Parts: sequence; C-alpha cells; structure tokens
Amino acid sequence: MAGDRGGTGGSEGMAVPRAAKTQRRTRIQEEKEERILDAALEVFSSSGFRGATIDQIAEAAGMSKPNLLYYFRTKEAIYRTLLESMLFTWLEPLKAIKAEGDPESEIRSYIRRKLEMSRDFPRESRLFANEMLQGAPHIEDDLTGPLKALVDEKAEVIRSWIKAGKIARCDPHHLIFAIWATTQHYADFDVQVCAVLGEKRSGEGRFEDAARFLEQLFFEGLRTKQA
Amino acid sequence: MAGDRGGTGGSEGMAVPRAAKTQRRTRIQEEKEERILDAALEVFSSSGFRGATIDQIAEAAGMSKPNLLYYFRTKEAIYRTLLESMLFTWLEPLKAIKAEGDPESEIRSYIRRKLEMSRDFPRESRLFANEMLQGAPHIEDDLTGPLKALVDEKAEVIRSWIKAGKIARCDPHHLIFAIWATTQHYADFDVQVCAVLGEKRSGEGRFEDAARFLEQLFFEGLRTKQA
DNA sequence: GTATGTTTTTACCAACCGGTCAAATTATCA
DNA sequence: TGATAATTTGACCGGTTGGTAAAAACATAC
Repeated sequence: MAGDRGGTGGSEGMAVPRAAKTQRRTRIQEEKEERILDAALEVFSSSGFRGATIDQIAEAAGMSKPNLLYYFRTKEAIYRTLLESMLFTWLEPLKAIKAEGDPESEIRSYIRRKLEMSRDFPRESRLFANEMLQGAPHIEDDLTGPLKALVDEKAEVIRSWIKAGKIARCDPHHLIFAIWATTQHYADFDVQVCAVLGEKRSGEGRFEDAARFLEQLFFEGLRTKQA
Repeated sequence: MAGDRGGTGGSEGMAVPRAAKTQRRTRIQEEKEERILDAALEVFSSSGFRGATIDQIAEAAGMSKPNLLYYFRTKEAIYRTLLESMLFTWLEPLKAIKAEGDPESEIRSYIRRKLEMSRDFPRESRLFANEMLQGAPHIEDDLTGPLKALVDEKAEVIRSWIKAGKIARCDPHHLIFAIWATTQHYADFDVQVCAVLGEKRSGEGRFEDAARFLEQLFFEGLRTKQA
C-alpha cells in the first residue's frame, strides 16, 4: 500500500513489478504489459473471467506464467485493468453526443461510431458482454454510478430534443439500449452473423450493410411511405 | 452406443443412468435430471462452459458430484442437452412467422414473442449468448445448417413482403439481427439495464416500456411526422 | 571488471477440477 | 421376508489452476 507505484495509477496489485527503485517505468515494462493485456483481452473476451487461465494468457503473450505474474500480480489485476481501460473508451461515443448539435445527425453519428467500435474492437465488446452475462460482479459500482449518470445526462438531452419536436416522442433510455444492442450485436454475435449471412456476405462489407440498415431502421422504421 | 437409451433421444453420454433393465425411465430419474438441468442452466448461463464447474452445478442441484454424474456422464453432456433443448424453443417464434399473414402484425408479434422469451427465459438467452461469445464451438453446425436455412427462408418471406410494397425496402437479414439484438439485450444485459434505469424503473414494467419503444422504433422510426 | 537493480526461469505448492470406483444405501417387488 | 435393481456416497486419481520462492540470467552504471 505504501511507496511508489508504477504510474498507470490503477487498483491494487496491478502492473507493479517487484522493484522500481531507479526508474518509474521502463520501456520494456510498458511493452510487456501491453503484450500481456493484448493476450489477456483475447482470452478473457472469449472465455470470460472464470473460464480464462493465466497459462493461456501467458502462452498467448509468449512468456512463462511466473514471468507474466511478475508484471501483474493476479489474474484479477489483469482483468480489472482491461475492464477499466475498456469502459473508458467504450463510453467515448456516448460522451460525444452534443446537446447543441443537430439531433438527427448526432444520433446518426453515434450509431455509426458505435458500429465502428464493434468492427474495430470486437474483443473489447465481447469482454464487456461477458462481464454483463456474469452479472457484472467487477463493475457493479461503475454501472450504477458513472455510467448511469452519463446515460441519464444524455437521456435528458434526447428528451429536450423530443420536447423541441426535433425527433419523435420515445423513451430515451430504451433508445440508447436499442443502439447499444443493435451495434454491439455485430461484435458479440459475430459467429452467428457470419454463419447466417453465409460466406458471400460475411466479409467486412457486412458492416456497411449493417450501417445502412440501422440508419434506415432508426429514422424511417419499416412502414412504407405511400399509404 | 448399443442398447437402450433413456428416451430423451440425445447425443452420447447423456442422461443414461448406469443400469436400466426393468424400466425405461423412472419418475425419480426425470425429476433429478430436471433438477440438474435447471441448476446447470443457472451456472452455465452466468459462467459459460469453461467457467462452470460440476461441483457448482451439483451443489445448486442439491446433490453430490458423483450422484450428478450418475445421471449425466460428463459436464459436456449436460451442456449439450441444455443447448439443444434451448435452440429448439429459441427458434419457435421465428418459425411462427407466416408468409400469408399481415406483414406488419407478423413482425410485430415476432418482436413481442422474442421479448417475452427474454423476460421469461433470461437464463436460456444468456446461455446462448455465452456460447456465441465463445465462438459457438458446440453449435457451429447448427448455425450454418438448420439455423441459417430457417433464417434464409424467413428472409425470403420478408423480401416478398417488400416486393409487394407491404413494408419498407430493407435488408431482411439485418432486420432479423436487429430484432434479435434489441430483444435479447433485455435478458443478456439485464444487470446493465436495471442499473441504468435505476430502482424505480427496473421492475417488471420495464418490459412493457421496452415493448412500446421497440414497436415504435421498428415501425415509425425516430423521425417526426410533421415536416 | 564489479556492484546494483531488473527480468526470467525452474521448481514447487495447495486447492481445485473432471471423472472413476467400489461399496453402501435405498427402493421395488415377488 | 429376501432378492434384485436403482441410487447415493466417500474415497480417490491424475491433471490443472492460481500463485510463490529462490535463484539464475540479464542489463546497466561505475
């Protein structure tokens, strides 16, 4: 508990090499820690916390288990580090919603951004999904705290747009859920999506198709225009 | 491989008590197997296959591990049984879509049914989600086989509705994905939904709100009617 | 070179895990 | 009642798991 930490400023037992008397953080430390976190993301995101093993992570990171444990003291420490940094970037798109912007294009680009995250960071999405499925034991506080606060804030923004008649009357919270669900689905259920679309349509182009569809869904709905 | 099976007609090593010479399936067998499957659903759905342990399941089922293994020979056997029976009921709502029906009300009741499943069988939904996150190692064949076939068939139905001008032009597959995503979200991400909605709105009434919102989303979209 | 600090490896441990086995217990029925 | 079959239990096994201890290997500064 005492003395100097690594510097990343995180929770207990995390990324604190045994000794750090001369320098705060060497090049090699950062590099190795990054490799570990990358490997851990791979393993945790597909097996969940309980299902993942340190050995798997160590092997994926190309080092021995004790060597890995030299950088992160416990399995939990790796997991928490991963979750924390993920949660932050994960909420960026939502934070980016501006009350002063044009409602329709704000929502449109929010959807687009979230979809891009599913395309570019599917492992992060699956890590989060796994944590949710397990009942969010590691991030309960974040959910009811900062996350809820942020969502409530943005829900209020949406509500103001509704009041101004800029978008249709609807429940803002459920709108946000729907955006989360539809976009993250392409990362979390990727196997299913690819299996169902078949070989021809499951290439990277599926994200274009998805974007087109979601844009239409959220703004036009399914009803035909002519009566 | 030889001889008589239990009767549930499943895959290898499943629900085959050591001896079955007089009767095919006793009352006590069915009852115990049900208790095991219920407990297993609880554990698997929140920890995934790898993360779950036989001991956990046995304890949740109120019996010793060897006793549990008397009814199901392996952990995998329990899991497969669970997945199989789940997949079947899980696709019922999709199967129920009738090409001859009114497009809008067919889709509407499909959404409603799926949402009801999330409300009434959240564990089954999470089990499925967990399997997907792990890359669907146990049901790959089902995905590319029967499931794809069914989805393709219903996608064709939707396409015919579009051609007939009954619903707006859109990609049927992605429409189905969107329905899956939005409805299952309320089961899979239940913790998050409840945390974000807060204590007041996270009661059972949230499914009513969700139903109302989704109905609007899918048919009206967010655009206001007056220009 | 040596001294000092950092990183990696080898060997190891106790707890846990999936699963087996044989014996003990309980139900069934003549 | 005893005989027979179904169920349950306790002891156990080899492999895995999260994690430790100590020493070896490596880097660096002097």
